[in-house]
Amino acid sequence: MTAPQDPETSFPGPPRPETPADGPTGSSAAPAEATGGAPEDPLRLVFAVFNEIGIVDQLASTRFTRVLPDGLQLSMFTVLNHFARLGGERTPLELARAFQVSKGTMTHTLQRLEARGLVAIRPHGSDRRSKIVSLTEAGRQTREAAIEALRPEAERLTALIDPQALADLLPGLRRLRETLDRAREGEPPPR
Amino acid sequence: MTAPQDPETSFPGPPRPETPADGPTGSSAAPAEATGGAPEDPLRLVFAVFNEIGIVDQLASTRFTRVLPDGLQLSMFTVLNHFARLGGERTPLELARAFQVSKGTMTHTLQRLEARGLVAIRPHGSDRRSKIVSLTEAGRQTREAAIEALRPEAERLTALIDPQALADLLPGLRRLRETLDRAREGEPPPR
DNA sequence: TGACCTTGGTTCGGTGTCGAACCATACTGT
DNA sequence: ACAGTATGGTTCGACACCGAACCAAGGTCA
Repeated sequence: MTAPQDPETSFPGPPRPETPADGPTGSSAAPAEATGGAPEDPLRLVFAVFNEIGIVDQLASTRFTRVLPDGLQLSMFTVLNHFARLGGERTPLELARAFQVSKGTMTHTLQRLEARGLVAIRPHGSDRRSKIVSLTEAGRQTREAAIEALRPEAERLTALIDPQALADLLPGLRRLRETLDRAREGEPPPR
Repeated sequence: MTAPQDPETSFPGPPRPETPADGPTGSSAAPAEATGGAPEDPLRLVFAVFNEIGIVDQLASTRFTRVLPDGLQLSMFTVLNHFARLGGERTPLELARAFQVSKGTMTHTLQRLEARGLVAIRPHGSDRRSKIVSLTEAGRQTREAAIEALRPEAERLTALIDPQALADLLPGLRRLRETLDRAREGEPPPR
């Protein structure tokens, strides 16, 4: 009873023409070839996809955040995990780029992590504008604990979702992310 | 040069085991049945998927928000669009559920929309605890304008992405959203 | 009828994020 | 050498969102 969630949810769609069913919405003859399931209006498609993505992200995020130990936030956990998995050290800017967030956002996240002693930040030797961030032992442990806290939740999901379906989604999502990222180039150099 | 974005990005994953590559996850010693691409560690899969989804959502949202007319926010636009597409009237709670946001969040969004005269809110006749929200003419026009503002952006994307790929993603995302939503039942009655 | 629970909305405090403005330290070219 | 520009970080003001506390009006049931 919790999800009325009408089928034709929220996001855009073409101005007026209530989609009859799907028949080539009168509107100008299908622009491209009848690619089998080629949706009449690409606009609508784009919005539908991003709409679903937005909701999924929200549901999943709050879900995971809720079970994270302490007040550990997803953003913090993500950074810890990055270090634990890939090792080494990074500058704040590198991290910001890796997670696709603004410099300001990363500054904030790092400040919180440092305040908790989960990462160490020291000045960069050669370039004095920069800094170097590294994982502390406490950070490593916290990350370990977080993983364990997350595991049951993730397992509950895989029990409901069918891993194969997720696996099938992954490549497409990755390409989408890459495209979106690439499309962002050329305009905002800093970020 | 804007996206180092290491392949094995951010999100969890099992404690140590550096993922070899990924593809259909060669790792055959799958714990369960060899479901073809059954990923060794479901944990990792889950996180990888949600990680991608999170980034895509973020990139797409800021992208769309940036071109929205006035200071119209995605959250507001989404509500306007919902009304324009489906017609009728709704109570705040119905809207909150349709968009999967908390009651408080919807209250906030509606207050902003009302302040701009884009929706009208009147008391519900029979149930005096409730209210009824409807789209105003100004709201309809604003939504129309927003769609036009969004169109070029969306078209730029469909030029880069291949609509078919998006279309292929949609069903899976929908199911994921539905599952996540359903999984949320039983616990938090209000939201 | 009256106590108790449920349900629709609002308010409040805390978090993440963005974008723009701002510093300080590199780097470049003339 | 020195202005001019680029680059790494921080700060600030807006938003959206969540979750918990709170209110008011609706039900329930004995």
